[in-house]
Amino acid sequence: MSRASDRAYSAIRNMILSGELPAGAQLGEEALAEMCGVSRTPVREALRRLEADMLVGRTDTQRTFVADWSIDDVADAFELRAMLEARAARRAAERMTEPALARIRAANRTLSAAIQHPSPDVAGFLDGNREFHAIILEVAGSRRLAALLGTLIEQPVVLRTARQYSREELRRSHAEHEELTAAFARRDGAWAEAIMTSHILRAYHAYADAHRARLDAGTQQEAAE
Amino acid sequence: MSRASDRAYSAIRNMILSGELPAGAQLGEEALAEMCGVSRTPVREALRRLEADMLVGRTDTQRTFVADWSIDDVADAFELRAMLEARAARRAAERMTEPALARIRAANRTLSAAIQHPSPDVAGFLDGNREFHAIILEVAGSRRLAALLGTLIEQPVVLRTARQYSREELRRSHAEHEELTAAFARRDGAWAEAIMTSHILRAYHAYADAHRARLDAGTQQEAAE
DNA sequence: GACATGGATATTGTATACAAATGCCATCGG
DNA sequence: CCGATGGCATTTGTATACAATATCCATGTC
Repeated sequence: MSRASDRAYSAIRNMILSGELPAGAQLGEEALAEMCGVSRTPVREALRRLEADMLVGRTDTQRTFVADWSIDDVADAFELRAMLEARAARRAAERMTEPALARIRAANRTLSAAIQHPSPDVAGFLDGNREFHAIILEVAGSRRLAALLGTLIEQPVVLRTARQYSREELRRSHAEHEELTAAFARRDGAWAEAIMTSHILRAYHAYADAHRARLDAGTQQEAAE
Repeated sequence: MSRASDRAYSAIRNMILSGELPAGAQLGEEALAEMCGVSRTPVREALRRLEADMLVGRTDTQRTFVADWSIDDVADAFELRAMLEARAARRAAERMTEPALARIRAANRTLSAAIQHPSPDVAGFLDGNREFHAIILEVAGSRRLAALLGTLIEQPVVLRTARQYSREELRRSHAEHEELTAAFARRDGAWAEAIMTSHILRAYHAYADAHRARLDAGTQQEAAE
């Protein structure tokens, strides 16, 4: 992270995820270089990585811009993520070790603590969640699967969705993690796969519902103006 | 392709796929730059792309080398490819159009012609095969799925395997393509998914068998020396 | 003889200058 | 007024120089 190109990558990524750089915005290399306090060379490298992540797009004439995620793109990403994470869960269940299981339980305790408070600790929830999924990926033992999933998780949409989870949704998510842990403890790959599929697709529909609600609100607001 | 970085990418990629740069070989940027007739800047970009393709690896201290594919890596890649291409086939079947179907049939005719001759036209077979799978991916209509599969197809192993296909294997492969086409014509997603899974996994086992045979031959040769 | 240490050497990371291309806009002709 | 054309401004692509870092080998010490 101390290299200039890594700093540029993180900085630009954060600006995209936070919405500071809105979808469709042009990304001039010179301007980004100045923002990040580095030269164009590491910025170019960062842009190439972000392009691979599909966070930025590129016109036919090599101009880069913040990728615009249509609702179909989001559905697409969630579908693929469901398939890949489900496979990871199955493999993890088949390969589970006691130490890994202990770490998964610890991550779940973190999660559990984060949602106990009157006002849920969303950052804590996200940390525990990330850790949980990371351990599964590690136990699944497929570098390739990990690489593919890397481009699908922590997309803008995923983060923003989690932030507006209701307490009920957080509780439900935690319950699914507990059930997944049970499947892991029994080394039941089919069970783990099924729960994980459901876990991700439920998250998708939570997002889709919130998105529709936002759209409706926007329409009403327009009508009122 | 006219850009220096694209030329470098293709050149290095070909050297890896052809085995000219053997697995584990160090890839000095300076040396590659000279080989490709460009400066280090585009070479660096090419190496980053090849790293994303997992054709090259990187030590903890940023030195790049030709990735070494263990038999487990290959199995891993084929498994993922089977899952993803099967999903693409299902989506394609559900979204199939008549023009696309016509193009798929044309690709199959190319394939068919390539394996008719006494000595099969392997290059022609590979072209038809590539076209066939490309159309499916296009009709599937998921940019993300296409991006993920891009890193899994045309790996060194895949290419080398096809080149040593027997006539019987080529004929079998073609027959599966015909069956896939039938599934597409009927818009039967489940059927298409099942055939595609089988199609890829059969290719994997053809590779695995050939690999084992090679290993045995090597052992015997060693013993004879 | 094994191992640590130091510096020479090689390699990668970054900045900058310049070349090539693209986009923009004003001007001109219809 | 609309569209084409030419040239200026902006942006990206490449080469190169220099800085930072890692590797390697020789030397010295225990």
